[in-house]
Amino acid sequence: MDQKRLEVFQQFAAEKGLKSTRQRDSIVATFLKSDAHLSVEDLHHLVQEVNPKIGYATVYRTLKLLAESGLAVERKFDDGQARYEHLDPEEHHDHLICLDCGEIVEFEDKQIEALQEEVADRLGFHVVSHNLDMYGYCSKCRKERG
Amino acid sequence: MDQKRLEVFQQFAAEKGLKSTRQRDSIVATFLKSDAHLSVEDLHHLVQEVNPKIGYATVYRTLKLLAESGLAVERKFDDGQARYEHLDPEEHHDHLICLDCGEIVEFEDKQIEALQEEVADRLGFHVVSHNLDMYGYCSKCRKERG
DNA sequence: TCCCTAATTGAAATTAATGTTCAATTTCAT
DNA sequence: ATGAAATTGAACATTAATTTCAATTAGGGA
Repeated sequence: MDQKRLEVFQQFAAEKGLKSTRQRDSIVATFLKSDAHLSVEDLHHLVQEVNPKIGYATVYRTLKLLAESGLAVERKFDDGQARYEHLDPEEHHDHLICLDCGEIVEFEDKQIEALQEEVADRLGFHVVSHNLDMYGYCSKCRKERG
Repeated sequence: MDQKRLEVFQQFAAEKGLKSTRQRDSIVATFLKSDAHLSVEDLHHLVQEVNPKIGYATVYRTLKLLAESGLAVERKFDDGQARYEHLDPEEHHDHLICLDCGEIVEFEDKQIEALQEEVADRLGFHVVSHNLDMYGYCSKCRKERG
């Protein structure tokens, strides 16, 4: 399934007339292999294990392309740092963020989504996208602290 | 009701040993009189009409205090600029943001809130706060563009 | 294969939002 | 009124993100 996503990117790159470079290829590959919710810094770090010469700018640029190609979305949580997550246009998920350990858990709830639409309709809005972020403490952290 | 909120701030200031200054007082007064969702820039602008010498730093500092006192909350929407809104600890509201004109509409839906708690519980989280932001187009902008 | 042009890169400079420093000023308890 | 402590604002520092630009690289065509 990585393969399929890689092809999507290659297709996108071809249409845009982008050239294939070692740097960009390894950034894309690393992103596609990764878990979601990487900050630019996170990804830069991972990528440097493969090629220590790759700079921040290239990571930024490639993440922009990934977002443009539809494979990633940029999200802003409360810490002010942008994070990129894998995008599957079919499904939308929301986030639970632990204020202690920073863990980010995804969830999806059709019932909540439906209610959101309803509320927006009532207020005359046509909704294109949304973010629902919940901040709190995960069970592990609550056990450890009491 | 501004009066009550002002007293809350004065109480908070007294407890912290803060002194009362012309600058801070007028920033607080301006914020309390204002509509919600002011950026630092917005508030600075408003305050300058009263006292053109007040600098950004003081506005930043005062907004931090307002947040600390519980009268304001800092929110980050997708444009990356922090906005401060009035906080009534009794009620929580979410946001509809028009991607065209930038209007921000508040709403509250107990049913959505209840479902959120439920989902979080199921995943072992104890939720402290949340943001639900919906982006789309308001009825006015849809009419104008079609 | 070797060019040639256009795309790409990375280091460094730039921007935008936010924070901090510090000398000068102001507040307020005494 | 006086002096310690808080406050201010201009300038400087920081952080995340973006842009610039000279040097490099990719890849289609001769």
